[in-house]
Amino acid sequence: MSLLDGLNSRQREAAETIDGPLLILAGAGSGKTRTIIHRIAHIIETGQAWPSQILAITFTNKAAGEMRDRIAKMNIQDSKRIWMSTFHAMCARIMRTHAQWLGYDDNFVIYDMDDQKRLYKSLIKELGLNDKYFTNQFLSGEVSTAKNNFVSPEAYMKENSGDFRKEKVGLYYKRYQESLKANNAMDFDDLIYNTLVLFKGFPEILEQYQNRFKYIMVDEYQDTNHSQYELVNMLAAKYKNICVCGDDDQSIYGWRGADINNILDFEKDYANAKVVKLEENYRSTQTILDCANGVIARNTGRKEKALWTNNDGDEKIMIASFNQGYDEARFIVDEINDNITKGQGIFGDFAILYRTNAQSRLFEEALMRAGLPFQLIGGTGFYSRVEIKDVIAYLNVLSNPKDNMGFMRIVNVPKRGIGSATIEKIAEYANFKSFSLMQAFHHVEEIPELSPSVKNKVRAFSELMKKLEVIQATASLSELITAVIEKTGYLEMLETGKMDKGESRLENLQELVSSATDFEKNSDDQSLSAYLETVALSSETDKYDGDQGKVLLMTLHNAKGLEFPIVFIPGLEEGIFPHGRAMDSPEDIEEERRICYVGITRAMKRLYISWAAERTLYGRRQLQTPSRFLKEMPDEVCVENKQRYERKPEIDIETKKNKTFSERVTQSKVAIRRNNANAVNLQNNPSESGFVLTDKVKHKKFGIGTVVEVKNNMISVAFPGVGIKKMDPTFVEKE
DNA sequence: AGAACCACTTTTTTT
DNA sequence: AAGTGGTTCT
Repeated sequence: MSLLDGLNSRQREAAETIDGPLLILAGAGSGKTRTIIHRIAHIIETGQAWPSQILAITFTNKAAGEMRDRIAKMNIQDSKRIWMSTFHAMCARIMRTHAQWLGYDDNFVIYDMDDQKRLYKSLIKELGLNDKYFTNQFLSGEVSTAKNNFVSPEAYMKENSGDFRKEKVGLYYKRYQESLKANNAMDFDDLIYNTLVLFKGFPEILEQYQNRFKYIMVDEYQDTNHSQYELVNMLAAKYKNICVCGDDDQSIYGWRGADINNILDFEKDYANAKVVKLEENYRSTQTILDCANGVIARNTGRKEKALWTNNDGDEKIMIASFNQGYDEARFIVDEINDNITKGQGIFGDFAILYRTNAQSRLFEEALMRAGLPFQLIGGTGFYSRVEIKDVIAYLNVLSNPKDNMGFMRIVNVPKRGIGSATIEKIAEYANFKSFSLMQAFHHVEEIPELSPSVKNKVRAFSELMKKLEVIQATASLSELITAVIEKTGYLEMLETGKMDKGESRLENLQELVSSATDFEKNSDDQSLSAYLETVALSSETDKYDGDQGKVLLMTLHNAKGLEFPIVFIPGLEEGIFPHGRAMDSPEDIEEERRICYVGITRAMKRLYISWAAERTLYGRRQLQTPSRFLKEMPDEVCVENKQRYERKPEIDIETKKNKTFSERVTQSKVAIRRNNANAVNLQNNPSESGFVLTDKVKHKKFGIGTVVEVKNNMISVAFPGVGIKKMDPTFVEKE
């Protein structure tokens, strides 16, 4: 039995093409990952290269992990030694060994957007810039774009001399990079950028890696930015065994610097490139593909391709409209509930994919109210919670005492009476001595103008950190984290209710400890900096464990690469999807359309697309118009009369007054339930009624329902297909 | 130094 | 609607 069995002829052709440049244009669901895995296995099994000579770059850590697992299952010897990771993780690994060449210590920390913002604040003050004019968003965006395009601060200033505003940006950029280096820190973009600086400045190091990586593969090539593009090409320059793989129709990270031309121009970059197109789809029904094809066909300048499938199934795409945003949410939740009740599918079969994180809230509430299990991916992620970030900041400072941003974060958390006045004085001294803030704290005795009581407080913190350093030297990671939580007084602060939401924060910290224990078990490198790096680079999608017992909620961006039997895409409204910020430029609209395409092609069996005529947005009620993308979906694959969506906002307001508006919106099933949108009391206290939240109860007329509110000796019960009813507890019995 | 209060902006998508 | 940041009062 050959490794290439089970591949179709196109896939096999791609897997067998080992030497030379290769472009795999892989449509959604065309078995791309499978092809790559077999290709890697093929390279190793035919003895073309050792696993350690293969570099495979993926878009997320999760994708890398999955690929690694699947290759391991094929019994490929030493498959662990394949370099398989994201760009950022790969570059972090390279920088860990070579950071000194660029003037960093190898225990550098990685700054996230939070740290970036802190740095921004201190720099804006230092440079005396107007923070209304030079916002963090603007400056950080400019800096990021520059790095993504491999433009140094000096080059930036040169390019933009004469432009007053950009000259200031250049100044900021320069100071920003200097500060990062002083803090021994890199931001996300630096990982890539600095690796490029390293390779360009030290060809002998580049050569080591060129020699090492005989075969290079890059997945999701359409999402690479210029710096990543250069990096890949530099690495591949020796052997030119470069295989890139992707789909221009799924390029949805333009805002992050991704350049779709990287994939469109691959054949120009490598004149002898072989191109293989994978167009047979193994995921969706033809109906779903027709819908996707119909939408994406509106884009210009794409590589011509059309997905097709042999899969069964011809369920039409359901296009539903609603009066209100919460009607939409309730409809979706009811629909899921109905299916489950009928035994059609399990919770994990359903995914709700939306354009912006803010949209998740309605669905969370509706799901909670109905008592359905769900998992939310993204939004305010685990690692961006305050308590987690605080503890991580302690670890960062322990690992890298130069980290002033981390230091500022923790020096007075929990409160220990060290305020801004004190810190300012010490910072002055630190500046004078070229110390980091942590170092200056350790030298508190030398600083004259501090009162004895202040000195005591500073000394206490200095000693605390020294004590933790001692623990760090001998303890395991999880022990260290526990020590940080206990010895810093953080635990006490949470337990004594000095911080809101103490219990849940405590739980999160416990979860952090147990995740660190997992890390100890699974990672080869147990060092603190390795752990911090993993934490910094881990994304929310990595957390999706494929738990089949939960409905999934995530953004369309996060859903890329995933598939679900039944998909809901809500909020197809102008301003939301396409997003308001994208509506001015044709290019941005094309990217929105690609996001839409990605969303549609996640669905395997059934797809619901919906919009609401009115919803609360930015705290205000707003009338919504249906998304232009709805009109682009071919009529013959959708149910619902699409004429209904043709409406103009100003006419709307009129028609609404004249009460004809309701005629347009047909979801009466949902409309009936509008009155039942009571606020839900989420506290789970047993009361005299004897019922608690989520209790299942049985009612003579309404059947079985879930208790969603217990208040004033009354209970509110959600009955599937009926709605929420408030009643005396004597009318129901426990189920 | 810290708490409490008030006014103000904010929301695209993420490694 | 909610979180942030700044100001004022203790």
